[in-house]
Order: sequence, then C-alpha cells, then structure tokens
Amino acid sequence: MNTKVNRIRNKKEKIKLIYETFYKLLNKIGYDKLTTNQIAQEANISIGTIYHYFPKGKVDILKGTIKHISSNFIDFDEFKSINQENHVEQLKKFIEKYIKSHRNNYQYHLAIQMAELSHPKLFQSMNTSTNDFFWEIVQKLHDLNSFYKNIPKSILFHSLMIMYNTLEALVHRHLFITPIFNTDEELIEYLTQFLIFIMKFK
Amino acid sequence: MNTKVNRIRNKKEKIKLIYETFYKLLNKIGYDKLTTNQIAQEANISIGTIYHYFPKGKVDILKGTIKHISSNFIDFDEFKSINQENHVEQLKKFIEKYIKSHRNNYQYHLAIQMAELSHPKLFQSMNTSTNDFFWEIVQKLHDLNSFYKNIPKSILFHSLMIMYNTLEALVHRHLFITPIFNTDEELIEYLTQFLIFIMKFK
Amino acid sequence: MNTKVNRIRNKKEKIKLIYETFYKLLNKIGYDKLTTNQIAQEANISIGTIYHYFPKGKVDILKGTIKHISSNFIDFDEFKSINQENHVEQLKKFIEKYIKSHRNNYQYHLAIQMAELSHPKLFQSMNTSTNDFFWEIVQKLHDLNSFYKNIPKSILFHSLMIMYNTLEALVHRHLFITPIFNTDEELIEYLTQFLIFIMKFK
Amino acid sequence: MNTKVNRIRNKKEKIKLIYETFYKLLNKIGYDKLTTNQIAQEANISIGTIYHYFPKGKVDILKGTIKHISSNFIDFDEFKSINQENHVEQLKKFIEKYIKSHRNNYQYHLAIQMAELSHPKLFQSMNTSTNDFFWEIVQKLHDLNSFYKNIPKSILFHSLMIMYNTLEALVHRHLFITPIFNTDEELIEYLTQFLIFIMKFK
DNA sequence: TATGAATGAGGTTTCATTCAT
DNA sequence: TATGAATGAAACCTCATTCAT
Repeated sequence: MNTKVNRIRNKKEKIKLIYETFYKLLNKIGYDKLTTNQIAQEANISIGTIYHYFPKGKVDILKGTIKHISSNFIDFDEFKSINQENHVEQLKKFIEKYIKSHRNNYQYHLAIQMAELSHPKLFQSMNTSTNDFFWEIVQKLHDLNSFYKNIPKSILFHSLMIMYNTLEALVHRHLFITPIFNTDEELIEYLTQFLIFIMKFK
Repeated sequence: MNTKVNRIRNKKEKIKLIYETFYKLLNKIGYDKLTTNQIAQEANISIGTIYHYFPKGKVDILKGTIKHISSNFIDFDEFKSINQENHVEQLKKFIEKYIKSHRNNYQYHLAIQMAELSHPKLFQSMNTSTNDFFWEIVQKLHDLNSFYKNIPKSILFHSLMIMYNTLEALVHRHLFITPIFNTDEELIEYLTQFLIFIMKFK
Repeated sequence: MNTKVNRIRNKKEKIKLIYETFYKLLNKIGYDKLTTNQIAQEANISIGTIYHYFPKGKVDILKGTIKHISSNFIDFDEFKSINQENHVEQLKKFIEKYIKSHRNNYQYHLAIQMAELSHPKLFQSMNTSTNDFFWEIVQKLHDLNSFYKNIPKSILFHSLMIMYNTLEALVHRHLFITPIFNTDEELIEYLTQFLIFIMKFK
Repeated sequence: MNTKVNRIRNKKEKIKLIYETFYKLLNKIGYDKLTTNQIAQEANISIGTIYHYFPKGKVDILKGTIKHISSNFIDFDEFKSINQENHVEQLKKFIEKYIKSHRNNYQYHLAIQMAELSHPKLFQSMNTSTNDFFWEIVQKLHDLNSFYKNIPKSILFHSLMIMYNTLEALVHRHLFITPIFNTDEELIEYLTQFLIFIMKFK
C-alpha cells in the first residue's frame, strides 16, 4: 500500500531534480501541454513543493532550467584555438555542432523560443547574463588568442552579439518554422559564409 | 426564448467580420490571452457561429485571417521598377517599409509567430501559398524587368525565398525577442548588406 | 461554384431518403453520436426540411425508420408452412435467420434498444403496432395451418408474444451486453429448446 | 479569492460521497440527463474534484458506483441452504427478491443498462469481476451443499452464468422495455420454470 | 519546509432548434 | 414548402494555484 519511494530530502538536489524532470518532459510533451502537476508527479515531488521553490510555476522553472542547462549548449572553448589559418574551419565546426545540438534538443529550444515570445519581460533579465557571458568570452579571446588582440573589445563584443543573434534567428527559423535550405549542410555553408562576412562588416 | 431580430444572414460578411474582429483584438490583447468567446462578444456574434465557420476555433480563425490580411503586408510591386542602378536603394526602402509595417502590427505578427511554433503542421499547408506567391513574383520580374532576365527562374526563386526567410528571421528576432541593433536604422543597413550578400551567394 | 446536385422534390421520396440515410448513418456512427445535421448533410437535404417533417428530430426519425424498415426483419411467412413434423427445424431456421439479421444490422438494433430505454413513453405507441402485427400472424396461422387450429387464438397470441420477447431479450443481451454462449450456434440450440418448452408451457 | 473554509480533506470520504450522490441523482434524474456539474453541486464538491478522481467523468463514476454498490443487490447466501426438496421454492424466492430489488432501484439498473449499451468496451473489464464472483459462488456451493457436489464445477459455473444472464435479460426487458407478463407474479413463475429448464439443459 | 487534496474560473465545444428569407 | 445561416444554452474539461495539515 505504501508506494512512496525514497524521496530526495536535500533542497539543492530537489531543485536539480525539478530542472531535469522538466527538461525531460519538455522534450517528450512540449512546453504548451506540459503541466506543473505532471512535473510534480514525474519527479515524485509534491506540487506544493514545486510552488514553494517556483512561485510563478512553469515559467519560473523554465527560467531556472535555462540557467541550469544552458552552459551545456554553448561551449566557446573552441574559439580559443582559433587563428588566421583555421578560423573558417573552426566557425563551420561550431555552427555544425550548434545546429546538431538544437536538433537533438528540439523541444527544449522550441520551448524557450515560445516562452520568450509569451513572456518578453521575464526574459529581459536573462539577457544580462547572456551579455555577461559574451563579455567573458571577449575577455578570454583577448587574453589567449592573438588573432583577436587587434580588435577593440567593444567591436568584438558587438560582432559576437550580431553573429550570435543571426545564428539563432536563422537556425530557429530553419528548424521551427520552415526549412530555409533543403539540407542542414547547405544552411551551415550559408551561415559560415555569412558570419565571415559579418566579421568584416563595420 | 429567442428574441434577437435583424440577424445578419450573409455568410461572407460574417466571416469577414470575424477576421476583422480577431485582428483588432489580436493587437489589443495578444494571441495567448484572446479567447473565442471574446471574439464572439466583440463581433456581436454567437459563439456557435464562430465554431460553425471555424470548427477548430482560434487556430482556424488565425489561419483564415492570415490569408485574408496577408496581401496587405507584402507588396512586391516595387520590385518591378528595380534596375542595376537603383536596386540597393530599392531594397533598402523595401526593408524599411517591411520593418515599419511589423512595428505597426506588432501583436498580429507576434501572434502568427507564436501560432506557427505551437501548430507547425497546421502552417505547413500555408507554405504552399507562400511558394505560389513567390513564383508569381518570379514570373512577373522575369516578364517586366530586364534586370532579372538573365537569372534562371529557379535560382531567382530560391534566392528570393532565402532573402525572405532571412529578413523574417532577423526582423522577428529583433522585434520580438531581443533588439539585435540599437536602432532600426542600423538593422536596415545590416539587412541591406545581408540581402545583397545573398544575391551574390551561390 | 454551384455544388447543388439534383435534389429530390417529391415529398414521399424525401422522407424515404431521410429514413435510408438515417439507417445508413446509424450503422456507421451509432445513435448517440449521430446528429440531425449529419443526416441533413448526408441526405443533401436542408436541416430545415428535416425539422419540417420530423418536428422532434432524431427520435421522430428513428420512430419512422423503424416503421419503414421493420417489415424487412421479421418475416413470419415461414410459419405458414410449419407442421407437426418440421416445426422444430423451422423454428431453428427462424432463430438462426433472426440472429444473423441482428448481427448484420448491429448498430440499427442497438440504436432501437437505446432509444427504447431513453424514451420509453415514445415507444409505447409502437407496441400497439407490434400487437397488431402478431394478431395478424395469429389470424393467418389459424386460417392457413392446421397445426395451430386447435389452439385458442388468445393463447396462441400470448405464447407468440412471450416467445418473441424471450427471443429479443436473450439475443439482445448476447449481442449487445455480453455473450451468453461461446458461439451463436449454442445460443440457437438453447433458444430452440427453450421456445419449444414455452409452447408446452401453460 | 478563495473564501471557502472547512474543506473536507479525506480522499475516501469524498469518493464515497460522490458515489452516493451519483446514485441518489440517478434514481431522481436518470443517467442521460445527469451531468457532472449536478453531481458536484449536489455533493457540495468542486467540479475539479470530480474530474480529479474520475478523469473520464460520468462513465468513470458509474463504473465506480457499480463496484461500490453491486454487492448490495446480489446475495447468493440463500443458495447455501438449497436442497433437493426446497430448491424450486428457494429459486422462486430468489427471483422474487431480485425483481423487487430492481423495481426499487429502477433508475439505477436502467442507468447501468444504458451505459453498458453506450460503452460496451468499458464494461468488458467489469465482466471479469462478475466471473470471479460466480466462481466464488460455485466454490461455496460445492463446499457447503451436497446438492451440488456431484455436478462438475465448470458445468455448474456455466449453468449459473446462463441462468444469471437469462434472468437479467428477461427482467430487464420486462421492466425497461415492455412488460412481458401482466403481473410480476406471472414473470416469476415463468422464470422459475425457465431456470429449472436450464438446470436440466445440456 | 513539505504535502497533496481540493479548488473553480474560465476556457472549449456541441447540437437541437429556430426563423427570416 | 424549403432553405441553411445562425443561435446559445449547456455540456464538457483543464490546470494553475491555494492552504489546512
């Protein structure tokens, strides 16, 4: 009769569990149809606890999950090894990996997209952290890689942001709305060419 | 029991009224929070009538409205007067107008975006009509404008589609998600360069 | 644009068409889920016309359809040729045919059953016609068949009614609720034995 | 917003309350016209609670209610005292009681009947429990009553099922569709003969 | 902190029926 | 007679959120 399974008692573990359950269900059910009660049930955590930690429910969980998981998706470490010779090749690899990661986590990225449209104000606060992240990258690139040393930091930052936004915009449209090219390979080629073009722009 | 008199008994008018009421409320309330009952009330139409013409409710109305209104937004007539000398200028004007129209109908375009993400399959059928529309444009450009005569139709079509998708992707991101540039003017300049790049691509 | 197909203008033909469309849809959709509008659409007759002829809608149509079609199901002509020698064989054949006809028109008979439960008063009027029908049978049997001559008419009528009701009750349960026997053949055997038993009862 | 105090927070009690309210309303209103909202209102329970415990609404409640209440109707304890001498008398008493119980709970039994016709698949699962019930009876009869000892269990079970189905079929027709006999007494006499016939059949 | 039974506003959807033409 | 657009009451059902324990 007693069906309770060893529940996690630790606060941090609980929150982590909520994130991971949410992420798992996102890819199975999609953001729209996913309910807070489902998350609670799947995670074997009471709905009350969910609202204890995330007073605004689903959106709060999404926000937290993005922070928790985002680092897994963007890994700019590769930028460090870029030089004059290999930068096209490196860029291409990065885009390739980026698209593949989006394909593999389709529902997750779709959910973020939808949430950003539905709750624009909520996501403005997160932009700050994206900015911080890119400033960090700029710093690292400057410190570690002579390829970027001659470019002023603010220009480097601005260029990175434009590249990032262009990449996101086109990949999202290609994946979520309508395929812009027949194959991912064509898109990769197109984006590579274009991002190189941007680096020269301005 | 039924005391209402003077019912409008005109199918086309009713459907048009539903479209326009929906469009009006879209820009006031937004897609997510808009309900079928609100549409019925605002249009002074019974909820039964709404479902009589649009069995799937809100999504069906959105689909119909897009078809009903879309022609108002894209007007490629300007393309006809393009020539070697003025094509950059013309393209810029087009983008300018395009962004302005999106600013003025923010909620409407946002709604379409959200609906496309929520119901991808539903909107696949509409891609056909977009395709048809662009093929028409290609035909017209070929017939009327010597500037395009030397480009094979299929390449022209493909280029147009890429340009269109790129434009949409970046404008939507800039407006709905996060401003990519500080001002619209910068975006216009960027897009102009981008689209010119595409015309040379491939 | 004009999709109207040659509609039937004759009153009797129209009513017949409604009956047959109703019967057709009954076997496809079932009584519960069948709507008056569906009947109208399938028959290519306006819903207004349906209500013109059948003011109470579905139930009225069902009633009419039963009268229109019932004669097809029960054919007591075979009783005429019954005699002392073959009566068991004949009875068995009749039951066999009866069950088969129910299997082939499952939804129709199910619909009648459900309607009888939902609108008991409405069907009381129809009992009269069933009574009349059986009195006719009794009369014919008396006139044509010496096998029945010695049995008083009222007893014959009563026996027939009990047999008929027993047959209906058991076949309906077997078909619609739960199989009483593993095979129809076993049920037929059981019913034959039992109906013979009834003929001797009282 | 929520001003309600003194909510009952007891799962079992709530479910029991729903069953009993449903049963009460069934006999007052009938299955067809009874709505989930009426049940909620009458039980002074939120509609959400109803769907919380019975996700499929009315049908689920009916199913639960049958299980909750069924044991009250069939009491085969009397079978235990049957012997060669009194078995006709005992059988008659049982039938008598059975019909009386159906008369007293007319709407309830009618509702089950209708639900079985509307949702045949849903009720197939319940047949299992009926089977179990009768196997239990068979077991008990064998153990306690020498009258049944010589009959193989499987035959006894089969006979009981046929008897049960015949009884149900005829009583339901007599009560819900059309009176087969002028009085219940005549029906009882008829059924007694019938069931004795079955015991000898095969 | 943690629970989870309970809530109910508010959305979607159906369909028998009406009535102006 | 015949039409079919229009109705709207009334059913359905969901799910974010609360709060007594």
